[in-house]
Amino acid sequence: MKILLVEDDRRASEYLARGLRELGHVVEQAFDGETGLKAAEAGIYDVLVLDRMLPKLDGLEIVRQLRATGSTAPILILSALDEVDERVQGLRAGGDDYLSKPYHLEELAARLDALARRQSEAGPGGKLRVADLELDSRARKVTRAGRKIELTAREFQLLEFLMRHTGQVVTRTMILEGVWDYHFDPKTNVIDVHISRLRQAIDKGFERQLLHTVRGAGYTLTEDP
Amino acid sequence: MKILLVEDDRRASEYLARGLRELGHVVEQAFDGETGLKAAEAGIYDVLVLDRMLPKLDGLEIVRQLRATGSTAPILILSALDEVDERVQGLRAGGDDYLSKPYHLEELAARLDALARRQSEAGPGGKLRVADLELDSRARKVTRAGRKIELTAREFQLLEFLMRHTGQVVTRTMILEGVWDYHFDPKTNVIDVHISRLRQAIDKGFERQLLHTVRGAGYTLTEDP
DNA sequence: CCGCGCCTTAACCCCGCGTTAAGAGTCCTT
DNA sequence: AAGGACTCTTAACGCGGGGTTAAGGCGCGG
Repeated sequence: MKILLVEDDRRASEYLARGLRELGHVVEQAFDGETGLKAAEAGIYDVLVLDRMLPKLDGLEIVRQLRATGSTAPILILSALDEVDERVQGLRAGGDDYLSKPYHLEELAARLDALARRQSEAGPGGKLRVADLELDSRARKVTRAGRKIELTAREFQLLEFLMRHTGQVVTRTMILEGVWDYHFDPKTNVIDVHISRLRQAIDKGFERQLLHTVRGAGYTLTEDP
Repeated sequence: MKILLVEDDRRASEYLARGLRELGHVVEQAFDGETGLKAAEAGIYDVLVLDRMLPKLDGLEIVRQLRATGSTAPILILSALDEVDERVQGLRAGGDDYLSKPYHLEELAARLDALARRQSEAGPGGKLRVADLELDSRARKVTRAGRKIELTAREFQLLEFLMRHTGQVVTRTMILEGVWDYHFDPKTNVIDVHISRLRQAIDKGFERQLLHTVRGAGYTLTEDP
């Protein structure tokens, strides 16, 4: 899952980012409201995490401006304040959830999952499925036709990304941004190599191939040939 | 999961019941405190959802009476009030969780899951089990295949945390928060060392290893290889 | 038939993890 | 109050695996 984290406290931001990355997410950070808003407007994130109080542009103000432009991205607001008014304000401004410090990473992660799930088609517990291929993000397990499949961290991220875009064509650029968080062309064949490995892991030995190449465009994960 | 919902507001009750049923739960409804208490006393529910303010018998009063009879059923209290005092009162009365309106069905469902899980995993007497490994949190005892295992305080905490998340991947950050109560990165390998010790204590000499490393993420405690 | 794009294999290198040992802190005992 | 034992933490080092890059071959399309 791709997450934008807008938090001015460097320490807190790094800490959160690390924790979320360990959970397999791709995290981008912004340290003030302005850059945060700009980044958010790109609309490439599955969910936004905003600190309530930010320099330059307040968290709530970001929410309002985003909502004004028609964005429907799920937003979770973090705050040091646990007052009723605060919570109400956060939700009124257009936030989808509100979490007050101190919180546990586990709770934050669970809520983010819930928010993202509301929009996408992931099942409870963060399970994704395409044909007989299943991915459980909490347990970090993948099975096909019931048989367990071992994947490395990268392979897992890549597969998750593809499964989140089932049926769509996923371009190399999208993969670079969504999985590697690269915003430039590495001029190597990293993606090809990992796609190859992933194919061997999930498609080898199965009648029906799920991972297809779309020449000149990218790849697609789908059960129809 | 079988749920008892005690809520006098007909509209709200129907709405919640429907939502929970869609999520695959079995929901029974009561519309006042008395019938609610009677139903709860049957002890056939996995979890109870009580409105704070009810005609005839208040939500908190139901909790007290249930607890007085020795019931340990997980209870979640709903309330329109989000004051600290309210929350404290609810928990003091014996509620396990407290959720204030307005809330999202998703959040409610997630918390119910969490409550039920806590109950089943920490079964009566606070015993946890994974394969032939048993942990008794009340007695602070651990055994594997019947043989007693001596653990230090930290090791015990760590194992308990892992066992409460059986089957899931537990990240380093989660461990730091859940076991050390650190909300920052200590930049040392404390966790590695304790995991190592714990391994020697619970896995050494046994055919089937329970504590596995998940590269780049953390650890997982599970009986399947 | 040629060229470009994609796939695969293999090698390298870095980083993450495990282990061991030593030092620091704490609690208990005498 | 002081010594001792035990636990927790830090630090150093070695190992292994995974991620990346590069090179060569294959196939599709023009």
